[in-house]
Amino acid sequence: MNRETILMDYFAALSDRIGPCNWWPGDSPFEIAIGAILVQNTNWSNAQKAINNLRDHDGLTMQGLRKFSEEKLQELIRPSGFFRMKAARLNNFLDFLSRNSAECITDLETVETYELREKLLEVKGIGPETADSILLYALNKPVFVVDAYTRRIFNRHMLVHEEIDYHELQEFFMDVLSHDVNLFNEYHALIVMTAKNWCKKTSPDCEKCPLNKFMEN
DNA sequence: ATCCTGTGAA
DNA sequence: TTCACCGGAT
Repeated sequence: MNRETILMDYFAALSDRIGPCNWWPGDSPFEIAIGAILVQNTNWSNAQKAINNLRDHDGLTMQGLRKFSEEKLQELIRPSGFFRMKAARLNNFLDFLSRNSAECITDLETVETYELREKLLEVKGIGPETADSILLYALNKPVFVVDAYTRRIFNRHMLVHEEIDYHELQEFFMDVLSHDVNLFNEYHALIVMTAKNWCKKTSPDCEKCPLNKFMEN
């Protein structure tokens, strides 16, 4: 069986059981981008608290976010952890938008995808996963987002090796799947759900996992 | 390889 | 009290 068939069978199994995820949980492209930075190495509920604090202070627009002092910004995003680093990263991202004369983040949609990806990666605090999350979920670019969850699930199914790097893992999907924004959006969301609910780091619940039927022995 | 940090579950 | 959390920089 070829890789495309395998990956689409996995997608179907997840989709049948879990259904539409309607990601990313955010009301605007800008909020989604901010969320992508705040959620780095943190659970979503903590990131959500930081986003709620920003919203309560009209901080979910470019203009609103800019007006906070560094200290105020740190205070508001504190629940997301790494608050000093993340405050600086948010400001780096705002500077990036200004440098590229974007009044609004959606102005970037016209930029060619991989040119934009390279530019995002130049921002201190935006790595491959954050860049790709912004591209896919805020700007509707057909880029497959991979993460530690993706590596864990597909390594446990012995489809990739444990030390596979970000780029290689991304190509594992993008080389064979059609570059469809809706497919990429939903597939990553389903992977995250699966890792949180069943394919947990410790004591995974393989019996109830939607992917159980693909496991050997 | 190590640091950055808060929060909730186990 | 430990562990895990939709990483990234040094």
